[in-house]
Amino acid sequence: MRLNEKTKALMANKLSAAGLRVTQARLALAHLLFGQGDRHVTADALREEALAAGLKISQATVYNTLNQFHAAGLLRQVQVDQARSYFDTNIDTHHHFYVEDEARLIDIAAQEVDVTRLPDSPKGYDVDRVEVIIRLDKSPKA
Amino acid sequence: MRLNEKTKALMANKLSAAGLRVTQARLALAHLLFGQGDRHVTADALREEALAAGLKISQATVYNTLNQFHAAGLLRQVQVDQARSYFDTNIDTHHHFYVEDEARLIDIAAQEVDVTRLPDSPKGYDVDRVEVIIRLDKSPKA
DNA sequence: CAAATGTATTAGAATGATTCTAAAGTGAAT
DNA sequence: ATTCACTTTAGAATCATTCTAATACATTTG
Ligand SMILES: [Mn+2]
Ligand SMILES: [Mn+2]
Ligand SMILES: [Zn+2]
Ligand SMILES: [Zn+2]
Repeated sequence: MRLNEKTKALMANKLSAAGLRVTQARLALAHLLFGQGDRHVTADALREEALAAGLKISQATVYNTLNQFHAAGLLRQVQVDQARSYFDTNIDTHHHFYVEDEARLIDIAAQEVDVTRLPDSPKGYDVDRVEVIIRLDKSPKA
Repeated sequence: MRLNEKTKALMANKLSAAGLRVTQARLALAHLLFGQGDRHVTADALREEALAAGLKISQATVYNTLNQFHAAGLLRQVQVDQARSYFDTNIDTHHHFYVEDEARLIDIAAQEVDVTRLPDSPKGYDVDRVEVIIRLDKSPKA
């Protein structure tokens, strides 16, 4: 069993476990998304990666798949930029730096941030998630 | 001097202080934006408010004005929803609850949240702003 | 105050990300 | 192999936002 096949098996498993049918498009995109370390991708960036890898996948499928993976809990959606959505392969609780100039997200492990006090939620609402976003500027030249 | 005129004078002052020319459209929108307490508005919501108030203001002007006010530091832009931008009339440091189901932002005063530890910024970058967003769900029925 | 000048405003077109449609393809079950 | 539900797709549609280039307005100048 080649390495590639091994990864495919892992991905197939991941999809099944998430209640998603194992299809070629999903396998291929899962491979791109989850085969490397944690990543933050836009739909378009993933599309280009897929094309560069010689995959024949439509834009609609990229969007469908990202949305399905998100709905299935395999991806988290991060909203920091007015223009695009980012999909985050790291679904554990964590936070982000966002470099506006470069439209780039950087993970911050949960234990790197201490939020030691939060207000009570309004009556009738529960906390779904606490996000800390640290927006970064380039340092001025010395 | 009527109350309306008094507010207008204040708004004119605010615009001038921000280096913006005092024009009818800007005065009218500033009046809607800053005449009441702190608010979070979308471009479209402001447009509708303007129309309901009998103002004759184009969509382009609403967008132009919001962007100019933002650039001038009179508004803060809040990015919590994939679909739309929110403009926040509260430019002091503060945080937000976001009720996804209702697409509604609620202010959290800075002193209601304690962020007691943050990671160092990557080399070459400085912190522009730390945002805490608490996403809320409706509580399940008892 | 009237003309001149630089901004502002506007209708409508353009853009770009995302979603939708409805037709053809594929996976799983029989 | 046949069926049936689900998936993929090209292209159209949608929607927020931006752009264009023409007209209106605010401010300065004479
Ligand atoms: Mn939830
Ligand atoms: Mn800055
Ligand atoms: Zn992340
Ligand atoms: Zn606010």
